[in-house]
Amino acid sequence: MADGRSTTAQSGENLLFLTDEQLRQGIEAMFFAYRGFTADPDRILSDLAYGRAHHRAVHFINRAPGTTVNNLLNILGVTKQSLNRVLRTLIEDGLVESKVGKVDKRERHLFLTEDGQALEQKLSDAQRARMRMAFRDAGPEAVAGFRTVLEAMMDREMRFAYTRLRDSGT
Amino acid sequence: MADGRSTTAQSGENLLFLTDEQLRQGIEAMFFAYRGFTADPDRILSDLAYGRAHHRAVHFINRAPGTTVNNLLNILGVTKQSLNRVLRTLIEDGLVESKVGKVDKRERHLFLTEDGQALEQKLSDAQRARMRMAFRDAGPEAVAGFRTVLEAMMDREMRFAYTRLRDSGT
DNA sequence: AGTATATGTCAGTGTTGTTGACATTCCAAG
DNA sequence: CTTGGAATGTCAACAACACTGACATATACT
Repeated sequence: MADGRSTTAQSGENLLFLTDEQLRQGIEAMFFAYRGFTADPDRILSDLAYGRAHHRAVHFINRAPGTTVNNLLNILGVTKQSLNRVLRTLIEDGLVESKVGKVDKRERHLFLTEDGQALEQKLSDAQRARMRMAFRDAGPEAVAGFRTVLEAMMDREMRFAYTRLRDSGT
Repeated sequence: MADGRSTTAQSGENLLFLTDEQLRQGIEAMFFAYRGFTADPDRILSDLAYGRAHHRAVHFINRAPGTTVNNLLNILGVTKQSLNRVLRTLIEDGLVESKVGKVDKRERHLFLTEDGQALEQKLSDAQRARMRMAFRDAGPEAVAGFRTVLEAMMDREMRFAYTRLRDSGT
């Protein structure tokens, strides 16, 4: 690409932060940062014969106890078959409990057992520790910007799921 | 210091942005945003019998033409066997060229062919379009904060690789 | 000559995504 | 009430892509 600056400034605004070079740096920053983001939980999980998919399931079940499989499916964005394999092992290992719905018996409501909560705690502690350090080093204004950009980067449905979860927070 | 306000406050700083709830929101924002981040290239690639691994290889070969296999290995953080599978198909399909090193004949230097450059362009156009929209919606200050936090979130070695790439930019 | 380095390859395994088939349950139209 | 469709969840088989381990080849260094 000979042209490093396909977006030209218009109407007097300074749009230097939208050059292709800036965008590329943003892309690479996302790539490298996400690796760091998942590194600590991955290390813990690899000792337990679990993977990132288990982490995600445990995280969101903890986040919304009693959620249905279908609900979790929409949040995680995978097929029900894929999620089911993960859930099955978690249930077999006694980390997750699946209760038949009372009003609709087709539904299964998911909960973490004590062991499940312990694992979730361990994983999220590690991930939060890194996030806390990054946030502290960057400062509150940078954190606000970080979240603004991330929200703008989400797909429509994902932004909806995210804000719904966010606003249900304590 | 990027942050002009928090330092002016005395030692009783406002650290509300470091609560567990804020950190959890940051974690979920990363999760959902990364899905959006990879969604567009993934769609393109699924039509081509390629995957995310091919995208990453093509991206960094384009970014640093003539890079060696070992170099790419370190950047991507995968095993040589895993990278080799990807490189082999890309070379077979005429998207990547592998040239024996002149000073050290053990090394293979990697380049994109014209077809490879075309694919890279297609993929990065899609990804940049989303990044551009997110950046534009968020504004320059948010973008600065976004990058500050991401850099703080990387592992040491990855931050090194990232800044080395970043500062070699045109 | 002998060791270290860079790369490539083969075989096996594990996680996680996919599709297809199917069982169960609910609900609504006849 | 029965029947058919929709929703929900489970099981089986397969593909992508990561991993480890072992080994081969060519080259570089000492």
